[in-house]
Amino acid sequence: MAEVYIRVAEEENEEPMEIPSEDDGTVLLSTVAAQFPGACGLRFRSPVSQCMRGVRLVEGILHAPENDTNWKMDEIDASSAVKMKRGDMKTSDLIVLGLPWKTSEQDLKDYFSTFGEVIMVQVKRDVKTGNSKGFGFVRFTEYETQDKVISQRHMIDGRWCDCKLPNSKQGPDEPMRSRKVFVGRCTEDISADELRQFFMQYGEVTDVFIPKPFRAFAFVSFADDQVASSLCGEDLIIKGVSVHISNAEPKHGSRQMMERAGRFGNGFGAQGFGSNRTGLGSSAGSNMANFGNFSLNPAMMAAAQAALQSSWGMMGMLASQQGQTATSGTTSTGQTSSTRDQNQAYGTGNSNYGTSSASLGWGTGSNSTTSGSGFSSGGFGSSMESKSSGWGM
DNA sequence: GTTGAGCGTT
Repeated sequence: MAEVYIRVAEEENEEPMEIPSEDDGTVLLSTVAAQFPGACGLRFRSPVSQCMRGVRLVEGILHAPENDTNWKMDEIDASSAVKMKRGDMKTSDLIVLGLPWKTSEQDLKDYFSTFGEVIMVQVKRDVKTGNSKGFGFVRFTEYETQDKVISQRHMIDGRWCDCKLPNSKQGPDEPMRSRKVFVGRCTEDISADELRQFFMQYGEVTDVFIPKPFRAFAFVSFADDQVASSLCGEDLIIKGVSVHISNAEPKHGSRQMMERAGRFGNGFGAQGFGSNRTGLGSSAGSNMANFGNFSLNPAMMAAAQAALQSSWGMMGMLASQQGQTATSGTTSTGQTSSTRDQNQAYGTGNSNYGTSSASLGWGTGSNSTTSGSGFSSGGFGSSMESKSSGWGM
């Protein structure tokens, strides 16, 4: 299928932007989110029912409503779409990492106020000495401001700083899909920026990390986990060097992981799934086992047992139990290469697709022209509060 | 020389 452009707009009456489809006619949510930060889906107004219809979203891939025979692209334009409903996007504190020791709360407030109204700033300090610990927190009134701030790096008092959702605020979200790859056999002359430039050809790069001092490997994060997994196992040539791409393993000692493991603690720990001899079974009286906020029925327990074979599997179950599906919003939790004492110059920075929304048109027409249709878009879907892939990766 | 920082006394 030839490349097609889908018209997407934040709201029905706004000017649509044309978003490219993939070769198979689908559209990657990550592509939409690249232009509409926070979008977690697309919707359009059905010309027949006049109702809004969701666009099928499976694992980050948006599928055109091909079976909708009444769909006439030419007859609809983005203006027929409805203003999309925004999910509840509450702001939360953002951690600001990499602050210069000298930066004060007032400095932080002055800096961040250029983005929007600031309702809280903190610089964390050593209780005894009063010295800054090099990080702090900030909170904005508007979610849009938060979104913007998370999506870029910040030069504060001469240092590049990253703003992220704190670990304590990150919910699990499709835990087993890693968007990060390990790049082995790197040479010292391959810079973070060069890695980013190189890997851009495969998909949107959200983070590049090169440990310092030099250790001959790096990490590259993509917006789309499928891009990451498709590269695993490859030997790629970068600047004449053959590097090896493999799975990025969860960071050891990851806070998120410990926290999550803890949730299983009581249920799966010492006693296994149940108290009886068969292990996973139910205990007398009930065929449901209790896991804190949710329970497992026998079928699920069987699945759980199978899942236990792989350390990733269990996390997946937990995520789905909590209704956190989606390949929707994600935030790179990756770290940018930098150190405290030398320049932190590596050009990466984290990116975020928080929430928010976009409306659209699934117009086609190969290169640009053509009439769009009335797809509206995005932020429907509720699992938006959770971001980032956890795993401390 | 193939697996990465730092996360909040409330």
